[in-house]
Amino acid sequence: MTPTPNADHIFAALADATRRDIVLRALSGREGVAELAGHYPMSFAAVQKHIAVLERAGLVTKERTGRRKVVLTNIEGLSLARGLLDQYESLWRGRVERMTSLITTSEETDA
Amino acid sequence: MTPTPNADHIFAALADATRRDIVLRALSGREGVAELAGHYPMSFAAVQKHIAVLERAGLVTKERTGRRKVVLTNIEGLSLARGLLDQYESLWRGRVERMTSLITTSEETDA
DNA sequence: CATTGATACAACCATACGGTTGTATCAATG
DNA sequence: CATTGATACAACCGTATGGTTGTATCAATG
Repeated sequence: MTPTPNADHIFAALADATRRDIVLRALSGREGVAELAGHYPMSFAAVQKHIAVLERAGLVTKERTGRRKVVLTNIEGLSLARGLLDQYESLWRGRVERMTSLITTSEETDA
Repeated sequence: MTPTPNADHIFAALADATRRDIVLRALSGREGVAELAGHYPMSFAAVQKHIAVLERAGLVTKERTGRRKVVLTNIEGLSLARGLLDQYESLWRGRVERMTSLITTSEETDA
């Protein structure tokens, strides 16, 4: 088992256009590593590495089908990343409310 | 103006725990670079660099206040990232629906 | 069981990244 | 206008990352 996918891994994995595209293509769960590699102007091994990064981040999994290994997107990984950003946004809303009330009551009561 | 914040920059910026924490702290918009730097076990310059990465990604901005520069989170950057992940999820839902109907109608009509 | 198709892995290279220290700039102030 | 506080920037270092090529493994098949 890879070292527990965390926010670092997830965001880092999504920070590359090729990998984001792989995630999209793997939504269909129909293409193997070789088919995926065919879509990009780089070596087979390079695409393998990208897929490995996505695996460590928990964004895709591989499933053996005959001699091929089909790559499929793990929606829970995506949800996790979205959830993190949701938290940020809700925190932000809370702050804004608090700041607004501060402004409307005392203008600048900073310590 | 920095080279147009894109998905690569945004996700890469969020792929570091220190930077995510800076984003959270900068939600208040009360701390300058030095105050922020005080929170982390690294040099002032290192924190400056992290803030620069967040700036390039469009996640924070700096605003001069006297001799200090206050760092504040740009919620639109966060929304952009969340929107990207939303797109992924909706695409996924679409695929699932299509696959489901395929399975229920013809089992395997791949091209 | 030798061959072939598909994937995995290792070694290597260039460049980017996260950290450091040191110096320079810029704005307020005595 | 010299000084001080706060930020910026440059040079450097070790390691991670994205790419390459080459070799090894593993599963199906004649």
